[in-house]
Amino acid sequence: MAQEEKNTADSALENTTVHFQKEQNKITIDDVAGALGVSKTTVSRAISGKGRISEGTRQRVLEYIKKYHYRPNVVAKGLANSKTYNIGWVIPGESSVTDLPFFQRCMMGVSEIAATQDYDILISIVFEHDISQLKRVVKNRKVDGVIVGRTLVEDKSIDFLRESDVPFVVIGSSMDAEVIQIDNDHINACRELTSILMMKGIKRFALIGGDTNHVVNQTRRRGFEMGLREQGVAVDPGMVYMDCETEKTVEHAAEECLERHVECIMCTDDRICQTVLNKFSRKGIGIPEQIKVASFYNSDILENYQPSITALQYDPKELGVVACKTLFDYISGKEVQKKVLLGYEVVLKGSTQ
Amino acid sequence: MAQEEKNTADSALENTTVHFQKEQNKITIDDVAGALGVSKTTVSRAISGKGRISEGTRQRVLEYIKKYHYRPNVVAKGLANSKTYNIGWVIPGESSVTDLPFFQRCMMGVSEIAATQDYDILISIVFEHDISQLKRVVKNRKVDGVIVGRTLVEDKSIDFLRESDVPFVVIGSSMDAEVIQIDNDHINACRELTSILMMKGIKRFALIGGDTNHVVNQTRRRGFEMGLREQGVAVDPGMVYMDCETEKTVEHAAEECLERHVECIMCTDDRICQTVLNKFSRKGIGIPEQIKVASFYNSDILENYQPSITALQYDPKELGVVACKTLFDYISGKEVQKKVLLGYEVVLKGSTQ
DNA sequence: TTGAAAGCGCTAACAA
DNA sequence: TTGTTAGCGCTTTCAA
Repeated sequence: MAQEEKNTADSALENTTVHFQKEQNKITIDDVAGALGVSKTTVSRAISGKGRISEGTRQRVLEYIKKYHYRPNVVAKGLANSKTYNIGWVIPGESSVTDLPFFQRCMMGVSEIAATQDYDILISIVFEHDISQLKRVVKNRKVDGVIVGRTLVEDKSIDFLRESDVPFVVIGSSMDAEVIQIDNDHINACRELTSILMMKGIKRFALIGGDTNHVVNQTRRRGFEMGLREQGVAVDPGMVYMDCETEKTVEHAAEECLERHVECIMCTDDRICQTVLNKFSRKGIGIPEQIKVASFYNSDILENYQPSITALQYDPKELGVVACKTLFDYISGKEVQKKVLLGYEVVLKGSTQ
Repeated sequence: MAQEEKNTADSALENTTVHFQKEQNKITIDDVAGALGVSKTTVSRAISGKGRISEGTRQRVLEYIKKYHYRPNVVAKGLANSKTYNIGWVIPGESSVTDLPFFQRCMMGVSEIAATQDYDILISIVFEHDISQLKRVVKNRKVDGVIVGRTLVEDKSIDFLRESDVPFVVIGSSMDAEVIQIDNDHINACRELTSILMMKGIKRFALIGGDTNHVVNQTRRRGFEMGLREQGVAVDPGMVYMDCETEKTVEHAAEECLERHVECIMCTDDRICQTVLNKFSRKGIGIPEQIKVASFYNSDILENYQPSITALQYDPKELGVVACKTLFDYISGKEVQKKVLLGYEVVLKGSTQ
């Protein structure tokens, strides 16, 4: 059923080839200086605004530049003042994680802020046990700073970055107190949601959680347990299913919850929640009548369910914005907070009614 | 329900600040040359392998380099030979599109190939009517070439790139015959799937399609219509719903299909298909008994449905791989094919049984 | 086989 | 206010 090529309307094109020849007519600062009969220092000053320069020549230079579309070569500029005008953006390569819109959204925020400083974003895709791309970028000095998109309990990226001399911030929380962290206030978010549901009369909770090597899953678990204790309920470790990374383990946990007459299942993220919901839907288990379900992370994966799902809502883009601003501040030598926590929203919906 | 900060176990960190001080002890080619009592030309030759050099000195240099962890400064190298060692990766910023795993997967492929040449990926996020990020990157000469992740019928990115002198390739098809294109063979894929279903006895088809400004949607439509004609059925324009960009329009189209006793709905992509499926599920319409559904694009959005969904399967990562290889070939002056079409797989499942 | 020197395109002391 | 000059760290021609 597969094929490589076939006759189509485009087949004409498929048989055509092209090749590229460089034709560089790029104009340099020397050209501008020469044409205007000034030194390149003057041109440089007119553009950067640094150093004194008469308004007259400044205008002359600026006009010429605009007319002949001169753009300084950023790489040369960078070489002269030891900057790359790039910041590194580190994202996980495991497809289960990459597919989540979260990182794209974060990146939008990063990119938006970076652009305001004429900075660009350089990608490094890392795996739990292979951070070679990140190493290359940093060792090649291609970036002035790095933003790490997620944190692990044992995080090779962070270990590596700490040893190198690039400034960096992480999105997420790190056990490592030396690291600058931007995160949502997961712990309070989870605590609050749990607490609220308890105040509505729900008593028997279970938690189905993902990979405990992800810091965020640990945090969410802690928040959940805080919520229980806050309402005077002791945590039953048997009701906490962590490291449910496959559909099977999640479904198995869901099954058990059912048997054990759990009233409400809290899911560490939307993926897990989706799996739980699908499982119940297939088994014909009614939500919220037979069992209630809530998620500690919302996304449009959960969008289309009936009933709609109670969940915590965050703003990934804002995370990127703050991370990037913080990084810039840090790079420029300003004092920055070691840990910034962003808000959240508790959205109560039908699934816990 | 939202908040900015609160007392948590981390509150200690939240009140701590840090600041960064540069400490550059980077070793340069001059240092290496000096230490070894040779010229930097020699060091350069030892590393690059270009030019003659005695095996002895070559080894000496290499050893020293390894011992003291010398890495050439890629930016300086780039300045000297007019390369940036970056390629631009252009993706749409509209969230409905960004959220799709497609671009992430493509990028994985691009990144994998780029790394083999010591190249990195620079991101440009563009919108249908705002390609300023792309312009900046190109005008700032931050990249040696560009890969565009999707094509529009009226594509500002392509228009801009054509006018500039950067080599570029697009993933997807372009009306513009001058553009180097890497795409899946959508037209044959759609033709084949339609054809196969017809051979199974299905007669009344409808197509629900997305934004016609996306080239791929046009292509899929053409493939669909080819399939019909191939089996001797005339295309009923009334059965083709294009530009269904919102849930509402999709659902409306689905409704109509029902009323008009369509036997099988073909969806241009997985999003649309999802909407159709949810609609029918809510209305209690049985698939495939009451109506059949198939999708021209598969992804895990469709993963969890009962029954499983007949769809076309592609390999986005491969698209990235081929695009990046092609770009490198093109940059280095090799002849490249103007249009490369990659394969597909027809996956028949329960939804069309 | 090796090195001196010019140059990639820009910035920034220091002078004038 | 403007220009001279010396880099930034590397490559590459040309000579030795």
